[in-house]
Amino acid sequence: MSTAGAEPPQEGSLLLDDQLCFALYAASRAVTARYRPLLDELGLTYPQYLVMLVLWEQDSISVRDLGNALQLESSTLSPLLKRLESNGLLRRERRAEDERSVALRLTDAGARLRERAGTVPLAIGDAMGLTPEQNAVAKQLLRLLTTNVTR
Amino acid sequence: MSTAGAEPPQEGSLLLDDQLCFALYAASRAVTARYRPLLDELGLTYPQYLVMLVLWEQDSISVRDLGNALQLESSTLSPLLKRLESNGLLRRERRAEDERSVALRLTDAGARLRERAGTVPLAIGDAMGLTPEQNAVAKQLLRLLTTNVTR
DNA sequence: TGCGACTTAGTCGTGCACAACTCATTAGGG
DNA sequence: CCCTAATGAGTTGTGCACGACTAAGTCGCA
Repeated sequence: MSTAGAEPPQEGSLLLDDQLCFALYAASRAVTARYRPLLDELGLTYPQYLVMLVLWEQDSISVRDLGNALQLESSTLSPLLKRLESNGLLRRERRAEDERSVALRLTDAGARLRERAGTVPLAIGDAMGLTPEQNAVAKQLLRLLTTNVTR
Repeated sequence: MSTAGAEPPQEGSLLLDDQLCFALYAASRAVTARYRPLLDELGLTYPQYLVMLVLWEQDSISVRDLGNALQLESSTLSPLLKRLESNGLLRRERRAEDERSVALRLTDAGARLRERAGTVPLAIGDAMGLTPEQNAVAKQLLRLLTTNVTR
């Protein structure tokens, strides 16, 4: 048996389980799946939740700045924002000072949703089951990875 | 300024940048984007590449076992496998011993593609720019996270 | 001051991802 | 043996994600 389990992972391996990329991809989907039942109660999908996080932090942001914050294209955001608008959580209005730009503003319902969302981060943090140190290391490594890879 | 930059991240915060989940989501998309030009040359998408990794490792696998390996539903895999089949990389054939099960077998073209894919993991590993130790820690934390969250 | 380059949102087409469901097949208990 | 439950693959509908493109608006400079 030339490929016994005790061998160290190879840098250039084609084995699925040696690949950080797969661990990353699987973890991302698993976390999103864990969010799903919680966000269903708020009537949000996971990307919609991320948009609301940004808006709760900084209301009246442009589509462009939102895209920069989330690293998403306008072709992803435009339909998503339309759905949030038709669900009554935000309004989109062209800026008077630059008609190219669209300002996103929370409605009252959108602002109120923040209260109900308050328990979500703790519930997810709990489900992740990492120590604060592990959490910090993971976040730091993922950010390093992201900046390296988008360089 | 009550929320200056020097404060530690809060466990239950609703700030986007405090959330491990967003770092994970952004990193996953960034890595996939980094793969894209390399995989374009092979005529594969990223999920298709993952399927090929599994098949190169273990030919004649069932859709069910492939789904277990990648943690994907048949509703995701069925159309994806159809595309790989119509691109001539694999064949799908019902198993004689259990007509419910479909065996996936590489074609010659599918097997040959492995040679051309050989450089991909090293190129990505290089782009990720993590030390072997950081890579190992990241992989370990992501797996822990995945098992915790899917528990 | 006019016009070409750039910016900003948006549309369209393709391909995941997943819930809910269907349909064929198999297994297992009476 | 039957017949009911379970299993395996697939279909359908919704919502991302992104490349390629479009259209409207702004800017800068000849």
